[in-house]
Amino acid sequence: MARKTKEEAQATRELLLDTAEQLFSTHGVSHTSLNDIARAASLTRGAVYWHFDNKADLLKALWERVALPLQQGLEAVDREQASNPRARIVQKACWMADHIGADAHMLAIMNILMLRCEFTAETEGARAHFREVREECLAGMTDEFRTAIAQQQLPLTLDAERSALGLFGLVDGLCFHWLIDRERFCIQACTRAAVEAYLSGLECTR
Amino acid sequence: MARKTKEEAQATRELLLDTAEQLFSTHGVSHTSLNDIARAASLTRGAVYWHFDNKADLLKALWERVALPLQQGLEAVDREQASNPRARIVQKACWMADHIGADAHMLAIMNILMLRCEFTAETEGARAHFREVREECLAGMTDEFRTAIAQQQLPLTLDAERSALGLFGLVDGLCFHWLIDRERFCIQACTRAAVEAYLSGLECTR
DNA sequence: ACTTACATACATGCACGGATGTATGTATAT
DNA sequence: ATATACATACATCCGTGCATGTATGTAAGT
Repeated sequence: MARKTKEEAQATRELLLDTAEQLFSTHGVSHTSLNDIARAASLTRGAVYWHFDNKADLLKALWERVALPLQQGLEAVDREQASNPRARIVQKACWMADHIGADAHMLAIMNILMLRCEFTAETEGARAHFREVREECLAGMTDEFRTAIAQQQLPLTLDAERSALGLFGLVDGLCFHWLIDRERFCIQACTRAAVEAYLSGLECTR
Repeated sequence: MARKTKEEAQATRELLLDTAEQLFSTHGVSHTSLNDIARAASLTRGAVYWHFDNKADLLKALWERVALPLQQGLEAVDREQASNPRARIVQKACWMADHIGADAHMLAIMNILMLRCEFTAETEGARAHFREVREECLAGMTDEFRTAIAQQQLPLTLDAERSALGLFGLVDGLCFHWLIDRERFCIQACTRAAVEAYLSGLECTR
């Protein structure tokens, strides 16, 4: 075979990403060989190794494809609710659920990272980026809680970090369950309701 | 080598379970070979294949080792708080966090099932049992919410199933985060606080 | 306009290790 | 004597990484 144009090469790269995403998502990362991916995309392992260093690099590329839109969504919330920290907390928490329910790539990646991927040295790379975003996000959320407490939207006695941790747990936990059984409930509505309840509960803490 | 007594055989079986638990927990299920397990236990694959059919069967046995104490704990709550549904909800939710923080086997298994194991056809068996218990537990929790609503401990307008789902998400999500970074927070205290906040929030729902 | 030279975009093949499953050996408890 | 509790040995398959082949796009020189 022979060289393609840059556009065609980019297209095969995307094809490989899409194929890998689907196979990882259904069969698990370590149970999917690079050969499986290549053949499912009607290519060979040569193509895979041309575009990516190895399986871990492929996984990392999959995550990077959805990381940007995710962060942009969070930043959009910052702009829209610039003056209301409590609203920002709710919106950001719900944004994750909304996005995962709406964007197929995001859904697939979350499915892979939460259920179809072993948390091990081999998958570091994608994991590292994932965790980085998470840490940043948690730190930001803790700050939001501090601001909300300072503005008296939440009681002064509240532990900001612990509250943020609880919120994160709530959102990720619901996400986790939804990924396991998507038919059971609507992730957007359930997350919104649960987050509201949790925040209301924090408000009436003595 | 030669035949051992039944007690000795049982001991090697436990040894295999313990070493498998540790290796799975640190390196991931699919990145741990049966040979790794055997050698770490100063045995051979022959011993592994004598006691277990294959890797999936081993994983299943690991889960079964902790499933009974887990359920017994939940039943104990039923006896202790026979007359107070709201207290049962809180206690059961916290029982998971308490147990995972106190019992090393439970910690290891949860770590394996949530982070070190791909959710795939190969790991069905353990997964199936895990899910079964979870389903049962969720159904029970939904009933608890119904009872609490009927007894006016929670508002009549509340959706029992959705509330139970939220609680489950909260508990599992906190568990998930704690497994990722155990140094960051105390799972017992954080779970208790978050569960209390969530329930308080549900109470003041209109 | 046409060749040249090179980089690109893959395909193909091989060497290697490693994992599984099973068949068989063997020594001992009962 | 026989079933048990393993160890050993063997056959098979699979996945990875790399080295190499190959045909084309592309830019530059003339």
